[in-house]
Amino acid sequence: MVRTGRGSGRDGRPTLEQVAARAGVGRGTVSRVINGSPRVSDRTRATVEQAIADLGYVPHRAARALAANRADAIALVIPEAEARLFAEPYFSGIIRGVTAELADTDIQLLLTLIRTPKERQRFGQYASSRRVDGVLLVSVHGDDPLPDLLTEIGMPAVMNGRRSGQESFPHVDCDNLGGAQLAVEHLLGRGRGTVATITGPLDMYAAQCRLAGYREALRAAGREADDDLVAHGDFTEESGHAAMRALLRRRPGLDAVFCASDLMAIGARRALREVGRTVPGDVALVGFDDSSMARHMDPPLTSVRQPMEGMGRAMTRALLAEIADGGPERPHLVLPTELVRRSSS
Amino acid sequence: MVRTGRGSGRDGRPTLEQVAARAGVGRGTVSRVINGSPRVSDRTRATVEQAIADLGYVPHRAARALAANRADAIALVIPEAEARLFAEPYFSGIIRGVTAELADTDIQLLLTLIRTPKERQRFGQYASSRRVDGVLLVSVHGDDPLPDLLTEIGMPAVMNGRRSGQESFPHVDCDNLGGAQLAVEHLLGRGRGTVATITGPLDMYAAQCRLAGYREALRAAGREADDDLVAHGDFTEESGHAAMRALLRRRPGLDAVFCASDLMAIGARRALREVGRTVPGDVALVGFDDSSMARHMDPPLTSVRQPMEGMGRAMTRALLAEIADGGPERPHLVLPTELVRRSSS
DNA sequence: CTGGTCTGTGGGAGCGCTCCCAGTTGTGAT
DNA sequence: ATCACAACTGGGAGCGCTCCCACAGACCAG
Repeated sequence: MVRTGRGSGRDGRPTLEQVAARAGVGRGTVSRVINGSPRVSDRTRATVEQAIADLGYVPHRAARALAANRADAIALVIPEAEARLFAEPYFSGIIRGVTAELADTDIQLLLTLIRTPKERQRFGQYASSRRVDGVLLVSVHGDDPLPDLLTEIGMPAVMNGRRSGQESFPHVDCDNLGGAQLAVEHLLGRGRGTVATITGPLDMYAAQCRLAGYREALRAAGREADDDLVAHGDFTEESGHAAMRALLRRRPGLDAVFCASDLMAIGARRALREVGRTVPGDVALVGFDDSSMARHMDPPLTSVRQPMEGMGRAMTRALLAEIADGGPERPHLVLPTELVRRSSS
Repeated sequence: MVRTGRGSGRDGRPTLEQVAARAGVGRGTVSRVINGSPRVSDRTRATVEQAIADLGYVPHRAARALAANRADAIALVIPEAEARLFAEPYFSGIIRGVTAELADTDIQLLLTLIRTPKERQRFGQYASSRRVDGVLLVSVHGDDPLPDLLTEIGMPAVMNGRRSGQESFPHVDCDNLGGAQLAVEHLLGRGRGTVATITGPLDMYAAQCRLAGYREALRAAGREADDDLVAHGDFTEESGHAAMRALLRRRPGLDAVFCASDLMAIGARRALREVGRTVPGDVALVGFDDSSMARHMDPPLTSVRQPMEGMGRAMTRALLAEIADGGPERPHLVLPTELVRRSSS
């Protein structure tokens, strides 16, 4: 049977064909108008746009995707291990940034949590079957096979953060080193003489950077490096508590601590309270992340804020550009961090 | 030109047709196998499944959606005003529940933030153009037109929470009343004689329920209602602080407070500290939500926990059922809450 | 006036799948 | 052996769109 040319879709919604009929033009022309092709005269364009408005026409996503071989969707992939981070301004900010940037693009955001190897594999299939046009990766670990997989199948992707100093995968990160520097300079500027630090897990690049920033700030101020002032944690509250106790044992005279995460600052605060030290009287405290907890600590915690929403936006912009241009250039962005001063320092 | 019958798709991925050829059957049969139709002999099914495995065939989502007139996707709609809630276990839990339930269904999750009336309208179009099969609504306000719109266009949907006691829209809620009761009974059980409460904004049904639970628990214990023990807040920290001060003014002798949100408990805690009352020594404190802050307060806050993940799962299950059956029954689920005891009480 | 651009435009073909209608075969009753 | 009926199966038609080829006119140089 030959194309019937009937005027509207299965659910009663108007189709391209119907718009074309109403405007008195061909399907191709309507398609061109919708896709913003320049090869349409202004007169025709106006007519078609009127018809679209009259009919309340909305393009059918699946039909479009099938014909054009694109999905008009991108995926935000989150390893479940980090889903706890949801309870942080982190994801909130990223997601807001991403959705804001997507708001007038007609591109859908797919949320994908990966919690098992099986799901990871499933996502690989997804990606290979082109059900998305691009992928946003969040909190990627050093041994995650996903980036390589995506590169291999030529799927546009951008990750948040870096796995190392010479990350070749397209990424958007924040200036961890600069933020740590800011924090320590601030402490020094408040007249603190002995500034210690509690680091994150040093197999993570972000933690390395924060430590490097601490060292750099001290060096710039002409202080000597003192390894006794460096205690190691793993970003958890408990590790912050333990590290603080170790620090107090080694250097009872310290009067300031820069913690590489707010959670560790909470642990450190508890350790200080246990030995009767006041904050900021005896010891000034600065955290990192500016999480919701920071604002509600007693006293409220000075902390280094990452531009979450900005990162979300930047990642999305970079990804869309890569999708559009086939992007030969792999974006490497590092956004500035900012010190939020509260009364703990 | 007649169908070419060529064996693989544009990006080199195998198509249904290719699977059919390899299995030596027709397209229809492969389709039936994929969609789990019973009208296929076991022998044929096995052959086809082998071919699918051999070829690594993955159905093309858009083609399927176009042909079958469904989207294989549901939307999770979040009013931007509540995006701050992202920074709470709330969304984290809901999303985890939803994705967990979706994990082996091949249905995609679309995240939709609505921040402006324009975006709301845009989402209306989305919904009407059947680009999703169903909608999950989160934190719906009494005056939100979305539920009615969805009902009108016959789009399956489930909301989280209720707008009133006789909510007719399909919903999954948690037992706010029961949770409040639990909290107050717990306080009474610890020998507290004068239990006050700080309510949420009473135009919200959840806040009404929590107040009703407070009253019910007191009544059940044979206590007289005393309106001086009820102070009103709006779920924010500042309002909790103000309410606590008012309470102390009116009933200096109170020895316990049930706060309808953790944030208000934080404010209340601050007010207590300011007048030198200890927690839980002088005044026992219980919050609601079991947010991340609760655990990190000093002392850690006893709080009523909502089954976030459970609600996410329940909503999803209900929605999928509605999509599948055309669901004449509109689910009305209320999940139990739970008291998490910490040292503030 | 002719031949060559250069815009604009129409519409055939086809994307990969599902739906459904005809077969085709196998089975049991007559 | 014959017929009715069920259980399976093949493949045409079509979902609504984009791509692209062909072609109509407008315009200009020679």
